Amino acid sequence: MQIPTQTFKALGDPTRQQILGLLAMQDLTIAQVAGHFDMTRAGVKKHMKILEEGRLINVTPSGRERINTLNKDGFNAVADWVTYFDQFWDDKLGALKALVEEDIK
Amino acid sequence: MQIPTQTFKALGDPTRQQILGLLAMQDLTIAQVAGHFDMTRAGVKKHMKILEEGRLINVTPSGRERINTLNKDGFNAVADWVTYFDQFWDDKLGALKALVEEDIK
DNA sequence: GACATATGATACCTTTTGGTATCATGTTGG
DNA sequence: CCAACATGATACCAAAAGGTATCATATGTC
Repeated sequence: MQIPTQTFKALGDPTRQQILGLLAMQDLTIAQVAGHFDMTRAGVKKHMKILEEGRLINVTPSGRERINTLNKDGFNAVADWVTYFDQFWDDKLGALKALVEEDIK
Repeated sequence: MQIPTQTFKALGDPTRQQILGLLAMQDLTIAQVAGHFDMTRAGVKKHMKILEEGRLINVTPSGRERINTLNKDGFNAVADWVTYFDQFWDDKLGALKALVEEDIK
């Protein structure tokens, strides 16, 4: 199991969470995203790069524009990790339970 | 739905992931954790604080020691967020599907 | 009580991150 | 072709994060 470190990193910032919220409603260019924040396009661009590295967004060129859309890959990676971890946690509790029962004997 | 920002932040670092891996096997003091890394106790302490803020570990005083154990709260928060997001994603695709069908008419 | 041990707290340094300003590149439209 | 627009890239700055060294405090042991 590989942990989606880049995705966790991308999700651990309020500004990037807000950007994802905007993209959840509609696909946007970087300039359009920047229009919703008190921040320059260059600043937004850096956040977009991190979101892309976390596979949370896709960028599709369209003429001179670049359309940013949500990418479910990052979300799926987190979902898979949760599934894996839940399995581990159950095993751990199972092992503990076995240990306690062993102690009772 | 509130996003577990602190938890995502705590999970987005390889060193902290390794610490969680150690604690998954057995509960440890900070000094014991530091023994597994080429890092001072003070350095490890900072990571532990972030893990605690993300509700990924609990600290239990025992005499002059502080035992660090995994806390499932943080993991559960991520799991809840995944569940919420999956629901949203399905709705979004449903809305898109409805839009396409409307277009065909 | 005196001493060793486990930890917390603070100051400090270095690197990374969040952000701006500026310039270079590519695309649309007359 | 040329002007306007959308973006990418770079240099630069301030703030936060990762890490060390050092000191203060609390607990266990003799």
